[in-house]
Amino acid sequence: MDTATKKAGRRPGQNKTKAKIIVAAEALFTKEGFDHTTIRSIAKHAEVDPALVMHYFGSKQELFIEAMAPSQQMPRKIAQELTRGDPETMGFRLATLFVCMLEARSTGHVVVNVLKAAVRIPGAAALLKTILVRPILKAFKESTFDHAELRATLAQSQLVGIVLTRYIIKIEPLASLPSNELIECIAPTLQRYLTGNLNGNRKEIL
Amino acid sequence: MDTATKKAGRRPGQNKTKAKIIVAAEALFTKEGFDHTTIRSIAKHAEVDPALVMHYFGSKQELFIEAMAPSQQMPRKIAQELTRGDPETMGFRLATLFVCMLEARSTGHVVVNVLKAAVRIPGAAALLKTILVRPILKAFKESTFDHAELRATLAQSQLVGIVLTRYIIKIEPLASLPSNELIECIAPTLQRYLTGNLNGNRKEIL
DNA sequence: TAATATATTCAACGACGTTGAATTATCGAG
DNA sequence: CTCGATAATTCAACGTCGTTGAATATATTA
Repeated sequence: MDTATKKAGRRPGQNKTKAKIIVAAEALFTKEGFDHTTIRSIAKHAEVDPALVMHYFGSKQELFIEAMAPSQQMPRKIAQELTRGDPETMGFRLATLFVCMLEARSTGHVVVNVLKAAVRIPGAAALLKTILVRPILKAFKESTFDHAELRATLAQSQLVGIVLTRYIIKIEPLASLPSNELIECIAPTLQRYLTGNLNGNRKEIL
Repeated sequence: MDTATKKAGRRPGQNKTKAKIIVAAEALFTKEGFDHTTIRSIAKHAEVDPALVMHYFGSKQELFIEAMAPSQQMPRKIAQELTRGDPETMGFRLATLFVCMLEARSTGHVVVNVLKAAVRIPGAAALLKTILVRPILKAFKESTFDHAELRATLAQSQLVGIVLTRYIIKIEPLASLPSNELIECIAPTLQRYLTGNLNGNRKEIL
């Protein structure tokens, strides 16, 4: 009685308007951030009623998550670039990829706004994990290092710290430091988190 | 004509009510954060009219900054503890102080909520600098290391990254890692930022 | 007392996210 | 084709928020 008994009623369309809403939402969220983007402005850009946005997405937060979801494709490249290559240069490569991603207008704004939202919206926090933690972790599962998850999250902590201080709060002189010098500064930290020994001076414990 | 010509009119009182508002604001902001704390709830706790809060503080953001301002006294201890002691153990001491500060209920909540607000409110970002960057920088000015500001902000970036991933977004396993192990993990990073050479493998350039 | 400055209150504005009912359009079943 | 069910879309409104401006009360000095 699943496919046999066909109910009457209008079938769900291809939802061209739903796509229009997502496009408008992605553009506005990326440019203005979560707070300064309003459901009403999204509706206006998509030429629909604000209530229609709610009908399709339930809430502003869910719309934000759906609109920023395409950014989940970014980590694929990161994971690929990380996997191939000498494990001893992994930190440098990760630092380079990450900084380049942030310097690029589009991807940079997405990461910044997802991070800004992550401090208040649990769904955005989950999205941030998907974008940043997963690729690092994925590149790890293949190699044989202990405490893979811990290493990945430690690297993550340094990376989000850079996003926060350099690209959001903009603390000098870190905010104006040339990209290549920044990479030089954080690469050894990432390298140690990824493949070094994690416990301070004492060797081989933990 | 400054002290001589006394103008008429009611003199500004000791503002017992203004103090009551600040007390209520500090309590609510610390417990509920910036977003979930409303001007109206602060006014209710202080038993005054919401408009009076605006009259004294101008805006919710300014009130937040004034209410969180006492936290500026925290860095003094940090700076003092950092200054005395072997520079070679500075990273470990900074990590220990910082983690302890965050594990303590009161101070931890303050730092977390100031950081949450800093991504949206410029004044809160400035307050965060005062709490975290200044003491490290101050402890530096006495010693003779190059690029003091850059070193301080690099350490800052790792510290706020820990706040974000461990205490706000709560990414595992970093969120559940015992304090002492966390300290062991980040201490070498801080140590290198503070007193090590900043450019990756190449020696003595930059 | 009269004038002036402060302390406090009241009512309202405009914007926001969200809701529920109403309307219109599209489909399958008889 | 007609009918009824379902989807698409709109409209008007609610409740809350930060904020404002006028109004009232109170204290102080000339």
